[in-house]
Amino acid sequence: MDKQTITIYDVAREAGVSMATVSRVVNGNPNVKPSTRKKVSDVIERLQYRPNAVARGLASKKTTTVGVVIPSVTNIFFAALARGIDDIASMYRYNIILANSDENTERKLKVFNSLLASQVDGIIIIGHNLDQRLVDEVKRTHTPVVFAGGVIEDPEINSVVIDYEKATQEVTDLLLKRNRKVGLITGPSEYMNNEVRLNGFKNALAANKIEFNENLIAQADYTEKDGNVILDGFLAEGVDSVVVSQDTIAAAVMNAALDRGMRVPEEFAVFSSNNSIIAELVRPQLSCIQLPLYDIGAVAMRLLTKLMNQEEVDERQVVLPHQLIERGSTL
Amino acid sequence: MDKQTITIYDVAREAGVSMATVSRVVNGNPNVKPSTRKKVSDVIERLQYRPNAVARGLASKKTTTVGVVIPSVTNIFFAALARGIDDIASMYRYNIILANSDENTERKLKVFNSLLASQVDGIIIIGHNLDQRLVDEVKRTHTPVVFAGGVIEDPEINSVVIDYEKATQEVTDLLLKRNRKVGLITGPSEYMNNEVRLNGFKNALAANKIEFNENLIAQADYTEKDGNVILDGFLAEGVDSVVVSQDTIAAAVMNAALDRGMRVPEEFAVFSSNNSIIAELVRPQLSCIQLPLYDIGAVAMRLLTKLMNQEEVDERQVVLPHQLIERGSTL
DNA sequence: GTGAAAGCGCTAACAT
DNA sequence: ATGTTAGCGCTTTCAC
Repeated sequence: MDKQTITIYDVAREAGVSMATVSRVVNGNPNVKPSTRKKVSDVIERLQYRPNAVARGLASKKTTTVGVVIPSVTNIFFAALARGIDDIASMYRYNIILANSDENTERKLKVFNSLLASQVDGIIIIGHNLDQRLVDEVKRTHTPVVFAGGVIEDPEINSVVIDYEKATQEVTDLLLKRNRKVGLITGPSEYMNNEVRLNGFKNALAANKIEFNENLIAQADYTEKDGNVILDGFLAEGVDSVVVSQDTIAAAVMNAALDRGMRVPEEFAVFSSNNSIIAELVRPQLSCIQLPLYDIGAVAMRLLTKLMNQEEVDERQVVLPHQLIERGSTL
Repeated sequence: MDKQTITIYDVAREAGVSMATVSRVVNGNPNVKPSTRKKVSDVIERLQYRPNAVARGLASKKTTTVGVVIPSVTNIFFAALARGIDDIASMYRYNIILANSDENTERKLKVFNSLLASQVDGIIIIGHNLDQRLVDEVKRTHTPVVFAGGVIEDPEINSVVIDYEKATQEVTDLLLKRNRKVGLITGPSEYMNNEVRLNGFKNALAANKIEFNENLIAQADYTEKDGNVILDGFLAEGVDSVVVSQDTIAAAVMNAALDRGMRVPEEFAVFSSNNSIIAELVRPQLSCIQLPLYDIGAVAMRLLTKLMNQEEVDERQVVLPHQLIERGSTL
């Protein structure tokens, strides 16, 4: 009637050995006579014994599980990171608990603490930035944590990030050098690292001796209709090219321009950021900042494994390089 | 020196009560005098006590965690499903372990078993179909399992799915009724429910008394270059409209047609399947089968909660309705 | 090479 | 309303 679970004790009894021996076999401990090992393995197979990971975790104080805090699984940007994490994790035989945080500080704290309660061996926090309250929690725990994806200044936080500021600056500068009047479109406030991009934008303007003005920037949601409104604002300001922080938004704005008969890139150029599949599917294709998303996840996970094993780590704050890919929307 | 973990025993001692009382407070058991509750809560706060979920799981044989097997987090289709699952799960206070399975049977089995070893209270398997070997495993375990997303005939498997066959048939029929010569493009073999769609396609042809022929179908990967090759094959066969199983592929083929100067939809029409953001960002926009992805996930999770609580369940096999959305690529 | 036994931190009867 | 106690299934000394 009941879900008759088979324990290590059942295996021991059936095989005529002690549970310690079964444990050794299960854990690949070499101190077991081959014949005994064989005998035990056979019983395990026959009884379909599956070690209880929870009991194991309690006894050994290790769960071989790492927690990943992700703002949103449906965001391609974060999902690509998660993929890198996942690959390296399974390479090192760690399980992954992916926890959606909704890019909401309160929920992030909740999720982070729930991960700690689960006794994960390590945690990776994916995001564009790390709120101070989360930083405090991270510093307080003894569980290794790596921040992956965005911007972080705190030298005590292990991180693998991209230099968005520099990337935005480079792109803006490139457009300015072509005598374009450049505007910046940032994303939804909570989902993006808007300030950092804004700094890069301002730096480029300053370097090119162009005065900054609030009308040169706009903020967009994911909805298509924003495209037109933003475009109107920019055209009124004489802007003829934009640097955009997300492919979906870039496509929406470009479409707005195309839909009203403007020529892209001649009359209006667009430089985007994520280089997702969308950038290649729209016409003209979008020029993009190419971010090594998968790599960020992979490197972050590798760093975490070292921290969990108390290995020597030389670089606790890694900045991965980005590239610029030009396509039809600016060429 | 050591990561000095605070246990329920420490709290009990500090508060001058037994661990049972602390446990009651932590679990919201009403049988505690308000003053005691307050006293204990204060100590918990002061000591920053965090209940060990692993120990709890071992003692109670419940982990309030459900495992989700997902073929790929980077696939928008599956990610949307995961979102629905996640929302309902957190509503019912379940934690989620998201495990990437790579749409590879061997790995799926491994992941499924590792989830069982983790003592999850229930499992949701996301996918387009369920391999027989996995079906066998599912039937063997006593842990509730729900299959979400694709096609499943086995009446013993709890599932929440969409009727792709019917959807494909409807779309094909719609195009045929407009005197189109229709082709079908399926996706990468392992990632898609190709056979089912093919059946729907054939049904529509039969219903319209059109003879089926192998040249009317093609299979595509995600790469853009496929678009041209596939298009060539279809044009040679006189096909002037296609039903496609994924937005990315649909966009690639449509672009191939546009790039060679054909008019869409006049000379070549495209009907796609996922209604992702891509469908709205390309020009012309893609007509799509609208799948209630989020809902599938949500309903699957709700069903699982009922199964986990041994509640009465009337419908163990749910088929959610789809809709057709026509846009510029066919209108 | 193998076994015995003491926990890991908690829940859940059962007492009181 | 609160305390006592026996596990949950496993790992891990420590003996032998």
